[in-house]
Amino acid sequence: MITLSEENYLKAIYHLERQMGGAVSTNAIADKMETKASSVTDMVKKLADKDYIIYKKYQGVSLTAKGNKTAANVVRKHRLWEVFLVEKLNFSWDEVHDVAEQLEHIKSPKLINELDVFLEFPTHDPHGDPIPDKDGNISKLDKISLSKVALNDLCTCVGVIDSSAEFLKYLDKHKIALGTQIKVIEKESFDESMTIVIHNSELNISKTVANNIYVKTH
Amino acid sequence: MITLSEENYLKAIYHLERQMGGAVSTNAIADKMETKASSVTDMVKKLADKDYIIYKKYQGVSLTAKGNKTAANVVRKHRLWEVFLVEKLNFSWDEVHDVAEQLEHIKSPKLINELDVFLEFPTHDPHGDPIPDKDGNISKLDKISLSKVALNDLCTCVGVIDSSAEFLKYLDKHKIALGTQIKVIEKESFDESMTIVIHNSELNISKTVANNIYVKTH
DNA sequence: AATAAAATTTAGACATGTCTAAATATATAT
DNA sequence: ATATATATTTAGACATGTCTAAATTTTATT
Repeated sequence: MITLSEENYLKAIYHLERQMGGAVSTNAIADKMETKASSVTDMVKKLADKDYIIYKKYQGVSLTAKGNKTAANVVRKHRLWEVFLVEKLNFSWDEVHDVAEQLEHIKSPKLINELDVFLEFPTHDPHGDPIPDKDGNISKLDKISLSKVALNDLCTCVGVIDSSAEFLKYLDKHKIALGTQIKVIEKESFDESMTIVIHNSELNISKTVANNIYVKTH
Repeated sequence: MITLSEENYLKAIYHLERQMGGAVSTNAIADKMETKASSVTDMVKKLADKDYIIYKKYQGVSLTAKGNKTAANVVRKHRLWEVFLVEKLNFSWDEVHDVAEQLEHIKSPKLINELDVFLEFPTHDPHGDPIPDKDGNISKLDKISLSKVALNDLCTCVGVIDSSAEFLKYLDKHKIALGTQIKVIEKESFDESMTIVIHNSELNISKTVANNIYVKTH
């Protein structure tokens, strides 16, 4: 039986592994978990004993297949609950995190399957983060609206929805074209505008603009 | 901040207090919680320190106003989640308990308010148990269908829905009349039939019969 | 390559919630 | 009213997950 604390550590390692790449350091985990490095060392030993991670002293950790699946499942639950909260219970997308953080630990395969059905199989959470499937796979290949891209994710412009002259002129003026790399560095809750980085310079774009740009995430 | 364990103890005491009446003994709590009496003593001291209960050595415990409200709120959450699981996620009424047992500990006033709205303010859970309101009050006074009465609850027949001659003849044959005391002692999951005690003898009645009898709980 | 700085681990402690076994208090029976 | 049985509490132990402070290893600097 996995504990709540173990699940939280696995989730943190999961996020760090795809954010960094390569082995995840003790300090990186301690930062993310807002705890002390010594506590991380203790927990990391337990997780290695249970075959969730590979741990070599002083060399950081990486998830095993089992660990990855377990972590992805926690993330899946977190994001499905976020969709539920926003779509059914009138939460705004910046209010959901703390509650989803609790709900993600509820253990019941039937619950999460049925929730998935009830929500009609959403692919992304309200922040634009993709929802892993039952096996922990996430669809990285579909094009999505720029407005659905998660904070700090890098993506590439692959199309537009509004193809009016005005809109394309706007894109041209700001040097956004097919193939342009875009990184989302800030999202405003009150008007859903976002700050992006293109060609190493920052640009603030409105919700409308973001809605009309298609991207692929990396 | 109240812990998960403290909430579970308060809930157990809450149920025992209305099941028995008067102070609740250490052993009764230990039985219900499936733990040892010594563990109960330890916890009971903590709950008394935090003003959730009144505890006198060797004399059992009783909930304070604060403890009652806190416990009733846990029960409220448990029962609202049960309604959600049955009505929205295709759970049957005998599958919901373990999951609701986890969901009842999620902390978010907004969540439970919105869930209440979403479910359109249900008054009873799928087992027929009443749902306490925000202040911990439960409506004991409404008439409900016998099929909604909780296991081991005592109630009084106050009316019928189907008033056909056949049905009334059936009731007459089994000596069920207005004012008859009925205790539900068993509920079958597969056909929703139930066993009741009337005039000190047992009787098994079908779902249809139970649906058509109105009762008041005590 | 030696040394300083940073990262990581170990050792020992603490809080929570649990347990067993022993001690003590209450209830029951004669 | 005294002995016996039952209920309850205490004392001491343990597991989990955390912490601080000290020791150790790795990395960076000169």
